[in-house]
Amino acid sequence: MLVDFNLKEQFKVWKRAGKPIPKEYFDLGIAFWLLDPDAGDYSPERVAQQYLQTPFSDSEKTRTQLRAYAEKKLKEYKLEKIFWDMEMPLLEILADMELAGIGIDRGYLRALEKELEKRLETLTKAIYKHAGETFNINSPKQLGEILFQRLKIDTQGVKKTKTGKVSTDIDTLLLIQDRHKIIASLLEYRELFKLLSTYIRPLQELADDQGRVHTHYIQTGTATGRLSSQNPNLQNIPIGSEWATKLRTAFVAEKGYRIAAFDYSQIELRILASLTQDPEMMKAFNENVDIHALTASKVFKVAIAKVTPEMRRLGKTLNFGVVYGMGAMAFAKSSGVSFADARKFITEYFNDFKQIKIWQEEIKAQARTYGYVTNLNGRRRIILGAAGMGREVAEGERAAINMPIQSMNADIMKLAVIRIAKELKKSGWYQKEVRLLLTIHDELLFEINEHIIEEATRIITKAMESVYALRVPIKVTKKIGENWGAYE
DNA sequence: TATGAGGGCGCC
DNA sequence: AAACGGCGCCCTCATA
Repeated sequence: MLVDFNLKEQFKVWKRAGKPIPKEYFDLGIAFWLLDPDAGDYSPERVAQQYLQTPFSDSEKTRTQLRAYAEKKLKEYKLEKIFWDMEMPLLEILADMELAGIGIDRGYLRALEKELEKRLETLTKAIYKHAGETFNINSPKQLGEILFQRLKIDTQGVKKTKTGKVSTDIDTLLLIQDRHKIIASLLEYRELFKLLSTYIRPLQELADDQGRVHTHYIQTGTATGRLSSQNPNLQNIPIGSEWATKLRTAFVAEKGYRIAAFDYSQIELRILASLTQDPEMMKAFNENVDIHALTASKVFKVAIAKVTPEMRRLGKTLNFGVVYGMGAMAFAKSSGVSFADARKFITEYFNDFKQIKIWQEEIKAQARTYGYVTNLNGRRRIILGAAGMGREVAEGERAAINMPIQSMNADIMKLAVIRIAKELKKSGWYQKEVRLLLTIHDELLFEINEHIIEEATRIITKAMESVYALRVPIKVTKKIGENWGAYE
C-alpha cells in the first residue's frame, strides 16, 4: 500500500500525467492529525521526531514504522472509520477540486482594481486634508496618533489594544464616527483597501493562464475537522456589501455552464438541536418554524407573529452565541444591549431551551474528566486547561462546547462530498459536466453544464440532505447563476 | 533581506 | 479590563 505524507500533492501530479491513483493509500500526515488535531504541524520532521524520537529519514522503513504506530493509535481511539471512510476518500476528491480551479474574469477584475484605486486616491486625499498632514493610513500606530492626539478626538469608551495603545479597529471607528468627519472616509478606506490588497490583486496574480485560480485545501488545517483553504483562501471571499458582490461577480462559470451554490440551511443549529435533543428546538426544526423568531418569541415572551425584526436579530445572535459558548459580555457587545440585559436574555434562553444547558454541562464535564471531547462519529479534540482554573478554563470550555457541533458539521459536509462524487461518477459527469469547485464549511460550489443542471441539482441536493440522519431534517438551499455574485 | 509579532479583518 | 468557536492574509514595524 502507498504510505506517505502529502498524498494529495502526489495525486495531483499523477492525475495531470494521466497516471492512475491506487485503490488503497495511507496518508501519514492526516493520520497523525486525527490523533491530535491541535498540534498544527504535521510535517514528516515533526511527526518522526515526536513519535519515533528520531529525525525523519525518507525511507520505506520510517514510513512503515510511522504507519504502524498511527494504525495502532487510530484503532485505540476508534478513529479508523473516520480515517478510512472519510478522510482517505476525501483526499482524492480534494485533489480533483484543486486541479479544476475556479474561473475568474481577469479583465473585469482589472477594471475593478482601477476603479478602486481611483476611489482610494480620493479617500486618501480627503483623509490627509482632515488630518492636516500626510501619514501612513495603514499604520494603526500612526492613525491612532492622528485621531487621538493631533485631532484630539474624545477617547471616551475606546478600547485599548493588548499593548496598551488606543485601538483603531472598526468597532472603535464606528463608536467615534460622530466625533469627527474623518471617520467616514477612514471606514470606506479600510473596506476598499482590504478588498484590493487581499482579494482583487492576489487573485489576478494567482490565476493560471486559463484564468482559473486553484486554492489548496489543507486537510490537516483545523482542530475541528473542517478544511482550510489557502493560496488563495477561497473560504473568506467577501459577501454582502456592494463591493463584495462586485468581487464575487468576478468568479465566473465557463461558457455553457452555471455556477451553482448549495447551502446547508442552519446546519449548526440543527446539529445543536439533534445533539441536545432539546424538545423545543427539535420541534421548531421538525415543524419548519423560523428558529431565530422562535427564540425571540421565547426570550421576549411574545407570540411569534409579534416578533419584530429587531427582536429576531437578537434571537439570531443568541442562537449563534450558544453554539460558540458566548458569555454576557460578548452578547452585549455584538447585540448592542446592556450588559445587564444581556445576562437576562441568556438566562432566559437557557430557561427556554433547558436541554441545551444540560448538554453544555455534560460536555464541559467530559473535557474536565478526560482532557478531550469527541463528536458522535468519534472525531476527537484534546482540550487542555479545562481541569485548571481561570481564563484558560473558560477558553477550553468554549472550545469544548463548540467542537461537537462544528466537527459534526464538517463530517456531514465531508460525507456529502464523498456521496456526491460517487453519484456523479455513475453518470460520468464527475468533474466534467458537473464540477465540484469549492467547499466553504456549509456550502458547496459547483460549475454545472446548463444542459443537465436540473438533474444534477436533484442528485446533489438529495445527497446532501440524506447523507447523514440527524434527529431533525437537514435542508439544503440552492442558488444558480452565471457567476458567484448574482443569482437567477 | 528575512522573520515574526501585532493590529486588523475577510469568511463560516 | 473584560473575546464567542474555527480559519488565512494583509500591512507595519521592530529585530535579526
